[in-house]
Amino acid sequence: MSDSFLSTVSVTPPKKRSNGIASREKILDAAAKIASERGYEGTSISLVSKQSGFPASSIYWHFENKDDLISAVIERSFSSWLESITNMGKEDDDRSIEDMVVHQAANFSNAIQVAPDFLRLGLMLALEHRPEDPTARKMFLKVRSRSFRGAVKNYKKWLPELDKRALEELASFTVALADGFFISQQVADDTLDLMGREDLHSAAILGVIDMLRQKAKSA
Amino acid sequence: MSDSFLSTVSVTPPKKRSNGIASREKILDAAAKIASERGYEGTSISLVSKQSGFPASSIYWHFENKDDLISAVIERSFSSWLESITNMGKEDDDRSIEDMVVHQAANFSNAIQVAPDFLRLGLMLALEHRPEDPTARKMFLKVRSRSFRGAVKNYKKWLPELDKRALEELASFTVALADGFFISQQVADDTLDLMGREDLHSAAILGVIDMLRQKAKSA
DNA sequence: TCCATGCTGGAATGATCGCTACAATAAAGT
DNA sequence: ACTTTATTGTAGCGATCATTCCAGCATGGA
Repeated sequence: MSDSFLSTVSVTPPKKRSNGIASREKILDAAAKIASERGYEGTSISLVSKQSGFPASSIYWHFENKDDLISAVIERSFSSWLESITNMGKEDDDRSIEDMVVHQAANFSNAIQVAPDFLRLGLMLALEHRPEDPTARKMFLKVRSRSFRGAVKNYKKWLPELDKRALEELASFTVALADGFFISQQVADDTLDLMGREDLHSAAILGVIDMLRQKAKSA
Repeated sequence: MSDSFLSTVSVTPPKKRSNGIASREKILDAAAKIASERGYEGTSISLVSKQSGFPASSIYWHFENKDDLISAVIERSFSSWLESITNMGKEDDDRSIEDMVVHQAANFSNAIQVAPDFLRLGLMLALEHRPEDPTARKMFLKVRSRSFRGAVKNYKKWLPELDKRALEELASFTVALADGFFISQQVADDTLDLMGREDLHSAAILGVIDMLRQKAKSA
């Protein structure tokens, strides 16, 4: 990086001794695995240390504290989640709403297969409400409500006849359904694994859309 | 058990010194509150002790260990849950399936209002999968799969034209939808609280039923 | 060569964890 | 009255918790 005169402002990223960034990733990998298995309290620094191979002090060099570490896990896993889910609304403007809903369902179940950690850990955090709310939980909720607003916007394009309230109901319903399908995959007890059942997924959403449309017409 | 020849099977309940049973209940109350706020690892004996007013030794007198305590919490909250949900399938044989589904949705949202701890704690446990599976989690899954089989049986009465596989899909879907609605109530972020929206709830289920029926007809 | 920087190693902090041992108390059965 | 049984209280066990301190590296720039 022997920086020529214009690199002082770190246009070139640090990249000093490449070791640091790599270990940060490894620590995040370990923390993601453990946190999504055992939840917030169950993720101890010593477990993360053992799993990642780095001593506790390294973890504290890269992250302020446990809360910060788990927030970083959420943040990173959200990126890969977002990556696999956001090729949803592109250049399919000529499709019917039915096709779009089916496509959306397939897309979601694919995202779950690729990056389950995000939703799993996020839902675990969301279900807790201890008096002092960890920032990791707040971060998940923020990210989640962003997805919600995205869904509202997307539905608006296809269903201009619905009012704001109805669109929000539909988007909330979509999110709830996704959560439910995810849980059915995660627990895997007697109840079948619904993930990948785009027919059920979209039949439900289309049923709700029909209902909202009729309500809108009769108003 | 020496006592009179017919009491050996504990027809007469213990009732010795009433204190014990009462404190057991108080301990369970405290544990239920804390566990549903903070999850399995977050429920420490000293917190339960502080909340209930009993010393740790009393807790360990009533329960074998932490795992046993939390299992007991699940067991007890499941009773009140079951109580409020099982008046579902009685003497409504002459109703249409639409009415039955709406009724079922209303019943569920009522059960949540009355006893949210059961599902909340249960889902938190279900989402974790630490290597050593606590018995509390196993208990929740057992209880849950019982509900699933109940739903299959109930649907069979109304939808004799569906085969076993389709009925199970429908029941799984119903459970998943209920989970999703519950979560939407618990997180209470931007997304609306769907609990109590029997119209959305039943529109979705009816949409799925329609789809399954058509599939059955065309087969 | 020397120094500054980025990062790791190991040991130690006090607090809290789940759990136990055991004496104290109070009522129940005799 | 005496013994038994059910429960509570006190104190403490070793283990693990989150976090910190600081000495050791290796490397890159000077």
